[in-house]
Amino acid sequence: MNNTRDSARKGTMVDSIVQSLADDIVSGQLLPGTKLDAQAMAERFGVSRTPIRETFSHLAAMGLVTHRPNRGVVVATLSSTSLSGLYEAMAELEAACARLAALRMNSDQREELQRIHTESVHLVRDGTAGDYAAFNQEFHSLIFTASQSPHLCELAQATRARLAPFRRAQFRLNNRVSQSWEEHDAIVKAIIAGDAESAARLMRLHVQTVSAMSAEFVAEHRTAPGPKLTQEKSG
Amino acid sequence: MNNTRDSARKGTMVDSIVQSLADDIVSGQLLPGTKLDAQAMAERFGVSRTPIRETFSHLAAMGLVTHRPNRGVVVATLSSTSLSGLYEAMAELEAACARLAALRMNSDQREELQRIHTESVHLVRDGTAGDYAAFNQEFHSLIFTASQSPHLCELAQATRARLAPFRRAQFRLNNRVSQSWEEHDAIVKAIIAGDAESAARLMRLHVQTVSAMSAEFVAEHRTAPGPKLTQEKSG
DNA sequence: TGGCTATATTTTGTATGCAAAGCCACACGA
DNA sequence: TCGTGTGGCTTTGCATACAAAATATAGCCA
Repeated sequence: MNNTRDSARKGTMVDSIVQSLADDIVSGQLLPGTKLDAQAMAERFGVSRTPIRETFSHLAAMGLVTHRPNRGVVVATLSSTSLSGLYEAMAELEAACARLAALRMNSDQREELQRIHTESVHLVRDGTAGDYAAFNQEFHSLIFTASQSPHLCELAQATRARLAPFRRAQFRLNNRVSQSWEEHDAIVKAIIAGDAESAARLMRLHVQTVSAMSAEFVAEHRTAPGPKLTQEKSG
Repeated sequence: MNNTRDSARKGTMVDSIVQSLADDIVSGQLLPGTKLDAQAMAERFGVSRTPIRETFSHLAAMGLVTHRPNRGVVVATLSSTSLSGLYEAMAELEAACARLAALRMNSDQREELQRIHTESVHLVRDGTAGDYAAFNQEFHSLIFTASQSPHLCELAQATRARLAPFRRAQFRLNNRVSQSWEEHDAIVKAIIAGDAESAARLMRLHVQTVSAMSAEFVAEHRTAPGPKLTQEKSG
């Protein structure tokens, strides 16, 4: 039972609930289309509806939930066009990060990048899809940070969070893991070589590929309902 | 007096107040560092503190205000490093938009872009700094839209809003207007020619120039206080 | 039997009240 | 005269209460 979790934290209670619910959405505990009941959440976290409403505002601002006036809040459901649009933005953001990373990383950082990438080889054969997904997250985050552009990094992370519910099982598809590793390899080579434009181009292609995979997965498994179908209480 | 403005709108009251305050901040009515008093705002808009608090959450999520637990809300004050970081993100976003615009605009749209750019010549000589600033906004927004990437467009607009309070008077500087027009000209040429990479590079340089101008202006006029100086009620 | 309307119930949005945390001023001591 | 501690005052954060909107349900009429 994770009712109140670390409720006695420093922040304003709302912040901790935001964290908690955002985690639930990003991690897939709460599926897109699920309606969030303010009353129930209030009981779950042991607070009144007021801070819960504030929490919903925060989540809506992040794009993780959709707020319809007088009609409650649901975990964001993206149409396939919205999804591809979001991936496109992601591709551009990541490409920009990769470009800046290629220009700005110092030799220590380049070595570190090369190292964790090389070490990830064994995950391709021995690890589970989940293991590789976790590494993948780390890899991309490292490049965000390496761009040394905090705001760009922030935008990339935020966009990634919005996409998370829809890319859950991408690495279960085909031999996506080894293909992903090859793409990473090309990106790392470009960054190490300081070839900014190639790094950007390769990263853009990489994310576009992920986008296509994700769309394929969604199409096959019908994870995301259509634009008008609200799918209440899908759990 | 714009007390309640169009308070009887469709949305949930909170939305209209958010709009109103966001406008005040973006337009410079409320200066960075100004403390926003919940009680006073409640009276100004004729509502209780609850929706005002929700409004503050929205604004904080947009980055327009800073919320410190138990210490209230102030209009966001950016250090010069934060400011340049934000401009850097802006440059990358706008470059990405320009790149996509060069790839995707149809002939009608290209003609339209060329047309409004050409027409803006007379503003360089005859118009005021404010006139050109308004046109400039339109020009950039047009390219955002032309990217045909709604989310990228959204990110760009949001970032632009955050920067707005700090770029107020950039066109009063030197002969910035004519210089800006020349930069626009190069960008338009690249987009019309379908040269995506040049469009991106030129746009990035253009925004970087604006960033430098803005930093210079801030340094000269001390518009933005330092990181720790809170500057309460500067009006 | 099927569709429409009216009512009841749930749920959302806003107001008000109370407790706690922060800020300020004044007093006391060095 | 200056630094520090304490008390009051202001403001924030959360809870509870009430009003309005939406949804579900049941009844009515065709």
